[in-house]
Amino acid sequence: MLQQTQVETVIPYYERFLAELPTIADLAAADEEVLLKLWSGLGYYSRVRNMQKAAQQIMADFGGQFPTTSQALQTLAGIGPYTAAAIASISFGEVVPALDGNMFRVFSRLLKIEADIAQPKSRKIFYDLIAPIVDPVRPGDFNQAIMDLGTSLMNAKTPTLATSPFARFNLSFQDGTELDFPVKSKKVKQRQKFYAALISEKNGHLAYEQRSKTGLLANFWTFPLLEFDSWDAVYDGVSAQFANAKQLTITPVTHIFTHQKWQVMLVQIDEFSENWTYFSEKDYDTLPQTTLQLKLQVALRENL
DNA sequence: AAGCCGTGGAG
DNA sequence: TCTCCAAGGCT
Repeated sequence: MLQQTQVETVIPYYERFLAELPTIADLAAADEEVLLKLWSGLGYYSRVRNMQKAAQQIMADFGGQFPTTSQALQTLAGIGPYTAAAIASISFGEVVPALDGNMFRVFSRLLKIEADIAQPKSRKIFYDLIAPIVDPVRPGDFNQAIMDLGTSLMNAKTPTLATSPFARFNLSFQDGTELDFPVKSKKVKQRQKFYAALISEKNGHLAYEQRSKTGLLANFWTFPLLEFDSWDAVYDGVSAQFANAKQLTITPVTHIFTHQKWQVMLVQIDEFSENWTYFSEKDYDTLPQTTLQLKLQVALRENL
């Protein structure tokens, strides 16, 4: 849950998840719908699918016993170098550095390491520098201490290095270049996408479609979505395809993903389709929902 | 290697 | 508004 997600965001999800699925066996056997419901709103949904795969791997390949070495942990789905090292050091005392964004930031500033952390090959540079200095007695505490430092005194945007216990070891602080580190090149180019969300009502039920098994928001149910090349094309396209199309929203519902910006117009139509599945509100509410779909439903209620 | 994968918060 | 980032991993 903590992959690319802040602790404060994770806590309520974590509590709920553990209350519902307290053991590895429970997780391994759960329905995907239950998993996604518990994860709804947290994002990066492949994480929960991978976590279930990992639970199934533990049951099948490790006799239900949680692996205890970073090497074995990395064979599990969704567990890469960081997560394996974090679990191994914190839970089992293995002496390995847990290289996360905080660790990169803290050490790149302390030592003025110019390596571009966006490039995978830079990881080895940090590993080789940090591995020898991990506390051999309390490796988990070492890793957590560095991560805590990285979220507090040495945070990304507003570090307070003067009061940091590491100030006198901090090369970038001493020449005022701390905000130049870490060096990170990757820039996400955001694509604009334009949609009409179709509101097709039949006997008090609304039409939905299930998204593809792979890719963005995989397997979630949403209103039928028609994609267009531009915002103008949405108006023209919808009225051309549907006789009495009625635009329900004055301004589009906007939703931003990591590298896509969606603008969605709600359109009520008279037509039905056999390709769509019609759910009552009560039934639909039992399904896992994405934040985008929640926004669309709020907009629908406000404009009906 | 570089692109993909959610969402919320901060500045 | 816009940009960047957050206890990354997979393909």
